[in-house]
Amino acid sequence: MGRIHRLKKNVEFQRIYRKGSYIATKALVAYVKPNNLKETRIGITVSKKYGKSVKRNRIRRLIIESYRLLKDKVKPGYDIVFVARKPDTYDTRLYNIHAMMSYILDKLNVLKRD
RNA sequence: CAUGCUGCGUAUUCUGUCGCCGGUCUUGUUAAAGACGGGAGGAAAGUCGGGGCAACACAGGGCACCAUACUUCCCAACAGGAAGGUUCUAAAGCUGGUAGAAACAGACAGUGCCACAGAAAAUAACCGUCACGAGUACUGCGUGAUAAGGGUGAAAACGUGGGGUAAGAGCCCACGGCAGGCUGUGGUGACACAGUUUGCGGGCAAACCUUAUGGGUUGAAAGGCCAAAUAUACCGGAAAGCUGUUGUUGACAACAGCAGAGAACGGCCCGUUCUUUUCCGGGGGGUAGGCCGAUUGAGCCAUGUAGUGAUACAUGGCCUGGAUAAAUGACAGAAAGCCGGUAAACAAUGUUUUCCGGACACAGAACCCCGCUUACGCGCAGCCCGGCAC
RNA sequence: CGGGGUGUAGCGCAGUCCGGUUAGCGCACCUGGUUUGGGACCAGGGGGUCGAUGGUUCGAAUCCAUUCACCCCGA
Repeated sequence: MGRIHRLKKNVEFQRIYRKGSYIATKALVAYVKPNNLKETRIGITVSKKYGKSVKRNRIRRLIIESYRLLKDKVKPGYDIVFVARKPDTYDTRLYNIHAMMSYILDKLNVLKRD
């Protein structure tokens, strides 16, 4: 249960960019850094080069939705920043984003082991 | 029927599951939870005009700069809108109507420019025509007059006819064209019509410019309020030292000695004041951050009245996004419309029906309005061009 | 949110203010010469919707309006 905690301060983003480890795929880049808190927080960055505001809003909502579906599997105590890469090179539907995010988070070792 | 343009309308709907952001109420110390009810557009876009709002500035006048430019009206205001005038275009000889377009003040205030071609591109004599003169008597020369004719050019010096002349010319006359002034009539006005008079050597002001009118500057990251951590002005209180040796990276500790920090007032002492260091308490400004600004407004809807119309007025009803790494969504399934394909009927490249397929146009409020411009799916109506069938 | 600039040949730039000859320059490319061959050098040549659309004008890369893309600055 509980809400999705969001990163909002620019300094937090800058700290994660500098200190965190990251993995990139065609659609998504994820930066991860432990935060010594009880919950995991996420931030989303979409560049202006991605497209106009309608496209940027849509990819951001899809990222939030994908994370919401994966939320119960993620270990607590991390800050994660997702960066959307350029479109038109991949399928922008939900199941695709979800699969890619699941792959990335597993690679970064922040998913719970069963 | 299709394309394009113009105008008007519209901007998918329903069900299920899971979510996001405000508001009101209840519970809760807080965090938060529950219930109820709401949550993108015609352009929210571009940021091109104009305002509201806010801070600062401001005696008066001039220059400079910027913007605007037919008339009247509407509007809070505008480079916006409505109605009208003039000119041009469709359009062909004229007239009338229709539709569309117009950055439609000024080129006898001044300066400047007009490539190439052409004799000449602006107060035009190259050829030609005419007169006179000289002589070497010629397809020639010189002086002067002359815009009727001359292959050009985007543009060539009012048009036609007649008179006139050495030859000519609005030089004169008739008819016509254009421009300005004056008078009259109609109109709020731009202007139109009629009369009269003066005059006819271009164009470019989206060249400089002139005239008239308007413009204070900066923008919500404006502006106002609250206010961590750290350092600290200032205020109050308390304490105070120096030297040497030993240990120690150092802070510091122990021992011994001197003395009661330093400066000023003063001959000296006491005393007073100031300075320096540390600690405690208070406290101003200000940073991170937060709150207000900020969602009730030139508001929307309906009806009526006035007006050709934009619009105004009256009455009644309604409250309708408020985020800030930024909510208004995701997935699944139906339905309508549309698009593409498919088959049949009918006179058609189409219509109607059957079946199949389709990540359904442009696009996301960021202080708020009014406009403009641009992007764009579908439906209806009108028009231009084109095609097909009867 | 506000302000400013750029767009011309494959690349880098002039020309735009003040409209008019065939839109030039360097590198690159092609052909020929030179050399045993290559480079360098010499001679010649090709290559442009002047970002797009519309307007003003006799005439537009240039002037005006709209629009597209990119870059920079302030906070």
